[in-house]
Amino acid sequence: MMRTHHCGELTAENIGQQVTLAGWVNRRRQHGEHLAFLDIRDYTGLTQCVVDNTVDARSEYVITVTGTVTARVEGTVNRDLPTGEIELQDCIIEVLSEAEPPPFPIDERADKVDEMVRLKYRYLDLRRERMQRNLRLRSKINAAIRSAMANQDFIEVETPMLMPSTPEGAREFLVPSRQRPGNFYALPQSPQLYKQLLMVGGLDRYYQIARCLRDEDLRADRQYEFMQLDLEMSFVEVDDVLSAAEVGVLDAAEVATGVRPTEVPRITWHEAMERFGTDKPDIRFGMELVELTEVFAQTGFKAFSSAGSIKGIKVDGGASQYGRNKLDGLTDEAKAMGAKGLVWLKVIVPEAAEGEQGSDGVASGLAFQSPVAKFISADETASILSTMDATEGDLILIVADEWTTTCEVLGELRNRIGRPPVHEGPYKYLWVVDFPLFVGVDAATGRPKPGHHAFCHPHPDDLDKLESDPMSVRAWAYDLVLNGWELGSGSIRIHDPLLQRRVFALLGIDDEEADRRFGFFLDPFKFGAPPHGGFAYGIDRLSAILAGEENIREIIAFPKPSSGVDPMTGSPGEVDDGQLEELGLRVLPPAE
RNA sequence: GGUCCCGUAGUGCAGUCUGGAGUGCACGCCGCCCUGUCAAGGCGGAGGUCGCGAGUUCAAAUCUCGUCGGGACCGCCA
Repeated sequence: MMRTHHCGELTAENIGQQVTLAGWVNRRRQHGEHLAFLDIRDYTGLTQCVVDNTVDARSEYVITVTGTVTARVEGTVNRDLPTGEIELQDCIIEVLSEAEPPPFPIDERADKVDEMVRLKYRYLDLRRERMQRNLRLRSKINAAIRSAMANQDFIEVETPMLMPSTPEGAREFLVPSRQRPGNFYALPQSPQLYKQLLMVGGLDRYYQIARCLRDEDLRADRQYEFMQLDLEMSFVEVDDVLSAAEVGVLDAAEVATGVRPTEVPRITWHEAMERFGTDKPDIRFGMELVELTEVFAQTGFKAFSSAGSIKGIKVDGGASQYGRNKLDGLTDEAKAMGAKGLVWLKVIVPEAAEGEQGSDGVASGLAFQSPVAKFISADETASILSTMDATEGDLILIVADEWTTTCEVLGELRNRIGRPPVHEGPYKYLWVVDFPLFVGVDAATGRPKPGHHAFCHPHPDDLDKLESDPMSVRAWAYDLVLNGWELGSGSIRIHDPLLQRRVFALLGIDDEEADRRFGFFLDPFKFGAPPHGGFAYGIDRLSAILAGEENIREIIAFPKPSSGVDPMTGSPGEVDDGQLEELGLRVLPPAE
């Protein structure tokens, strides 16, 4: 070994020992011809070395230091440093690698450096405490999850990265075949198909920390390639899958934060939409959607009288924080999201509403200040105030539209107004269950679109409505949500070919087409498929939140910026004509 | 494809609204001084295609248009 200790572990207990440390020169403080302090750094921390100033070791030089652990003289102890009671004296420095000055400081100041510069020199960025902490935390999370799965008798199985193209869902990365020019593999969006076949294969319980690839636009919580904990189980019902998946997530959370979440509440998709206006509610804060449709059952206000669903949210004390400009901005946002409009009401004491239209005569003594206050009756005003539990100074936002729009618009407004950054605690996990089997209608075919995927098992209680009222059919599908981020999703799968055929029929896929597109996947189910279901959750997202980061790039060693172009390697790049020829490919000129 | 924001020395910024010589700050870098610092301190120095290109103007980092790069979000992500 080139070293006897790490740079962050020497304490007063080591005084008198001769030690050798290896690492990078973190900083050098020169005090004269024959005295300099030199901090040596590795992933564990810093140790101060007292050296002769003639030593030529500058920032980021890689060195070993052999010296004697010595108590610092009175008054020079550094309480901010774990190793601050000691220093190395009589040092012998060996320079292993010289270093040019780094383009940015290797410390927390680099947090403010342009991310493209950090990514171009990622190997320097990784030397920083923040990145070391994040990647080591992620490693612990991976280990905790693996252990949790193994302890539940799941077996880890690797599945192919080269698989057939299945154009449904996310856009795929394609890989040209050299041996069969003009033919392509696809990189897996997920191991979905294979893991179900593992169940047919009798593996019973499978898991994998799987790399998934999707050629879709990048975001703070999305990379082209990302890692999922993927699992699948045979002979199970929904609760079995949720319980099994939960163990890994909660173990990971405990390892990362020291606190094990006590429980993960479950709510239905419908309740999530009703109360939070989204299928991934952030339940760290209130401001829930309040049902107001009945309040306006007899209303003369035209904007409300024809609406299928009227709901509101209350911003406590928001009346003074939201001036006309901000309210106009919210209204524009609501319209951009598909609402016909947004009604805002400021709860006031009427006397304060000088020159403004108020609706008064309410027993509470409160009224609304609003452009539409004159359209809201005294009864309605009183009813809104009591239903929403509003007091003076509150701001009420109301959307009246079809149910989905009302919920989604208010859900988005709720998030924009009240939602803390995702990485700020507390951590609130949530299962959302009973998703609808179909979501919306395909504009081209007029057929319903699968909410999860075409192999998702309908809720058995709704099977009789499958053909008569497909849009009301619930699915045995579920999502796990953490602080408003979708961590993962899963479902119980269809294992009965006849039921699969019924679902395909609704999607407009006949037997011939099903065989052509999914034959390799469906044929195995003719040979005895066990009932099975599974789940997958994003390890990048989980790690980011548990690390207190709001961008998954911070917990990935070599991520790509949202352009998809890696500033460090320059990829993607052009390839030789010879490589293209071998693959039977020709590049078209750029489209206009 | 869309909306909004950003681009000035190796790094982080000010200057842009209200046009007047690359004007400045901090860190870093180089040199010198310095024996107890720990983001050491002092003195000196080097370092610039103000992203790029047009336009307006006597004059553009500053105004206009275009373009490139980056970020957040929408679309998209079964």
